[in-house]
Amino acid sequence: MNKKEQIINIADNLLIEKGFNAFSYKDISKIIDIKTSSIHYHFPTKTDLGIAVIKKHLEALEQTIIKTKDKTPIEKIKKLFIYYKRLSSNQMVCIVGALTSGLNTLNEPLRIELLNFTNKLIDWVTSILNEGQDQLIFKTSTDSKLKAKLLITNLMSLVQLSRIEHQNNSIDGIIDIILDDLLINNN
Amino acid sequence: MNKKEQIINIADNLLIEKGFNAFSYKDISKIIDIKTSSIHYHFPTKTDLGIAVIKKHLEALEQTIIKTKDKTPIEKIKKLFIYYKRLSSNQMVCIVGALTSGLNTLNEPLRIELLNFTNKLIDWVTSILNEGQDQLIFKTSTDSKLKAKLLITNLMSLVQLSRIEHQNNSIDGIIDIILDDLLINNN
DNA sequence: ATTTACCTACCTATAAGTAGATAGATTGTT
DNA sequence: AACAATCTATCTACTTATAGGTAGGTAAAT
Repeated sequence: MNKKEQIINIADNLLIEKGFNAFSYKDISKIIDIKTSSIHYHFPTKTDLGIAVIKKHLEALEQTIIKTKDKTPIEKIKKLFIYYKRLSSNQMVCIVGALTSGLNTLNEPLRIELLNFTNKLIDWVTSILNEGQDQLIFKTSTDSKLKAKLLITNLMSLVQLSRIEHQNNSIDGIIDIILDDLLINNN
Repeated sequence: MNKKEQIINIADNLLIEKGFNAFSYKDISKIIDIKTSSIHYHFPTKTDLGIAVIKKHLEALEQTIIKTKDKTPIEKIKKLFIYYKRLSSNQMVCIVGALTSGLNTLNEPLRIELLNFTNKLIDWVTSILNEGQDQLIFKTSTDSKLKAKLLITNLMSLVQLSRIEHQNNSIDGIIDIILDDLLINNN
């Protein structure tokens, strides 16, 4: 892994762990032993770095979408759950949540990239829900896009809450409720 | 309103709008025309200020709990919805969400105060759910505390999402879904 | 006489970013 | 193949701005 990728990965960790306004180039420089000016070479501004981090997430999401193409809706949705569970157990939050709370402090290009990622995620989950409904596995709903948003935001803030509580026992229980709530004939 | 209260209110706004690490004493000083050192007089450290902000929220919550004591569970829960709706239309996030994403950058006393607030909120919502179940208005659930958390996280992330989308048309729709989901005989 | 609520004038640390140098790899030209 | 030009990825050293906080003074209220 080259330095540029390393920088993105460290930035990703710091961002998700501390928030965008609470990590600096110096933090990165200390971790991977590179001067801050060299980070500026790769990412002239912090916004550029933020965009790179989101792009990485976007690519990972696209990979997941492709890889799970032929799986069942339940397997797909579980993939999503696992992702948030892992965040939670690592005391991290979703990138959307991490950036949204300070949204008004980010500049336009970064905000657009975040919106981009969010839309992709929403669209994917919406399609999973539709698929599940067509296969009569998931309960029907009038507006599955809305339901998708609800599902995502649920998971997002769930990891946030469990972070405060400093014990993520509740997360499994809640995720079970959410899944149950999605399925037909759950009992 | 005296300066101290003004400082808390401005800090509250800035915190909810931008996050804890993205506002400074200078920001406050510019808005209410006071020197930063005078803010330090009232709140020696930023942590002290943060704690004061949360305490304000805690008091408001306690007031709401007292005021709505004799109302129906539905009315109480609607009170909660209204609060989040207002946040959402003002492009703000819930204080819990605002502080959680940078949680690891906050020091202990502030974190404890946040936990305090969160617990109070969870307990209140749990008691509303229990009451509603006893009165056969809400669906029963095995673990109402878990369900309370789910409800809160739902609302928390709702405001975050509407912020990203930069349009809160979906808010009402989602709130209706959540409420419907709570009630027995909803149709 | 003391406390309250402010002030001016600092300090130290850090943030983000810039300027200019350099060693080493890559590429183009004859 | 030899040589020059250019590019890549890093460095040192700097600037400007801001953050959070401190020291010490002062006018007015209690």
